[in-house]
Amino acid sequence: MNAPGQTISPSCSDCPIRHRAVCARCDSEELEQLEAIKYYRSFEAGQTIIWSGDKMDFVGSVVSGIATLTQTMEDGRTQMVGLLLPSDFVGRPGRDGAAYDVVATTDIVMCCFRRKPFEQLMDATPHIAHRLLEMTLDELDAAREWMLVLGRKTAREKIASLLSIIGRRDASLGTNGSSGPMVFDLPLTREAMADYLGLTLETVSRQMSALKKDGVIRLEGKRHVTIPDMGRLMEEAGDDSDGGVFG
Amino acid sequence: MNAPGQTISPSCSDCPIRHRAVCARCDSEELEQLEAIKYYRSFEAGQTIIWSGDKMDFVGSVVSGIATLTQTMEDGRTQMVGLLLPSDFVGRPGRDGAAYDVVATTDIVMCCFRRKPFEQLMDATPHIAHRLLEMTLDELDAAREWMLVLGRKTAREKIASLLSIIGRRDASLGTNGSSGPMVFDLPLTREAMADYLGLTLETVSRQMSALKKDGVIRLEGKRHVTIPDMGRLMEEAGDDSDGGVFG
DNA sequence: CGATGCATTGACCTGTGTCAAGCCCTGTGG
DNA sequence: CCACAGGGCTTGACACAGGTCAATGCATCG
Repeated sequence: MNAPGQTISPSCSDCPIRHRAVCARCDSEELEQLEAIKYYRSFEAGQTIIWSGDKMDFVGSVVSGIATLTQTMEDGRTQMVGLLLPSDFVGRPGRDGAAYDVVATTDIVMCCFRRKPFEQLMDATPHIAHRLLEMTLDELDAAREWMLVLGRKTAREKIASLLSIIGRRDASLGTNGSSGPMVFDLPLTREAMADYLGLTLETVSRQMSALKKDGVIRLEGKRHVTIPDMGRLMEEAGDDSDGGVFG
Repeated sequence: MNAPGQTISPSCSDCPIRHRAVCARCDSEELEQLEAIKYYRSFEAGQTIIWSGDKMDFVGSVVSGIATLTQTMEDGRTQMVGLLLPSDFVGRPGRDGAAYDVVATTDIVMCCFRRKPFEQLMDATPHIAHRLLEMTLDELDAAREWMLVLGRKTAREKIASLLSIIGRRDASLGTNGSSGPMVFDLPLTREAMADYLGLTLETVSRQMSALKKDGVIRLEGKRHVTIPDMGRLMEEAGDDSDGGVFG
């Protein structure tokens, strides 16, 4: 617990997640109201942002960086239940207690709102509630897609699924030219991947090696991944290889 | 509960799911508007209500009966991603295509709304949107809880988890006196249980037998279950045995 | 330099899947 | 009334994917 501290608030209009976050649909007047109650907080990689069961007195959006949502059983088994990327929303209006641990995987900046004022604002401005509904429905779809991965896919397919999801996200953020091989850095350790996939880190490591040996992926160092053929990867993931848009 | 088809509309005020469904928060005027666009449909056990990928021109609520939400891979592996009980909502405003198969497990009655009028109504009446957000957040929590079950629990724990969920639901519908052993009928075949739990039906069967042998449950016939000690069952499920309310 | 944290690899074990036989109902038709 | 077929379920024998335990490699950091 050292210095996760306030940062100066840049204006919402310059915000990198302006049109993807909860505030996406707000008009300029609504934005002012939000701006009045917002504040930034940053956390270092590895810090726990919220402890499951703790009182949640704020909600907010990830501005930059990555965090994970995890559940832990008494004996220590843990399952990641969500991956929070820039623009994703954290917290649940209408509930005090946090249901999951939220942990910063990289250094992270969050745009926070105290919960009560935010809830009032939500009641007053349908644009916020509407956008939140939309985002929640998307997350529900993602969670259900993940249920198929967890329940029915083999270890190799699970790894391929994770890589293709991360790859697609990076593509949608325009990091890559849309043609040619896809290249990105894994934002997760082997252990975090295992927690996401319901595997052990040894199995993750073995399957990464296997995919590499079979030419499905290339690895430089432990984290830097190249995917020469996205279609091939999606076959390995057991998905329809024809890259349907989504949902 | 026989012929699939339209049924006479009873008034919303007599509706058994009046204060749990999307319409829960509507005032009488809003209810009238909903009433104007609603219609009932019934389906027989085993019928597919919606095919994944099909155009969805309606949304609606389960009034009575049980349905499942499932995803299927090309090679036939299937995973249940949701269990729809009375008052649960089906369909996603703002999207044409269904993302999952919806199958009636028992005979079922649904209260349907054509999608477009419903969406308009949703924009006009915040009570509906608000309630839908609340329900979607609950479903998201349930999906995430299920991710832990799928990813990290053993077969025995999975079975115990499923039984305890079904048991708790039945209790919340007041079927049981809140004390004494809990008794209910399984609404699912062994195969459906397997699809829910990410197991094979053989493993489900074996673990049911094991739980029975160990006195955790009692079985009369294949479906009628008695749970003499709920705390014991929850230990078997790997959950905190102190029956905390919920999330 | 050793220490520390992540990752890889190997050897072995076990829980769950697979394949196959057979049981118990219920319903149907001779 | 019996025979029989079919669906749901149970049980057994065996195989294998993935877990467990343990050793080692490879950076980075003080």
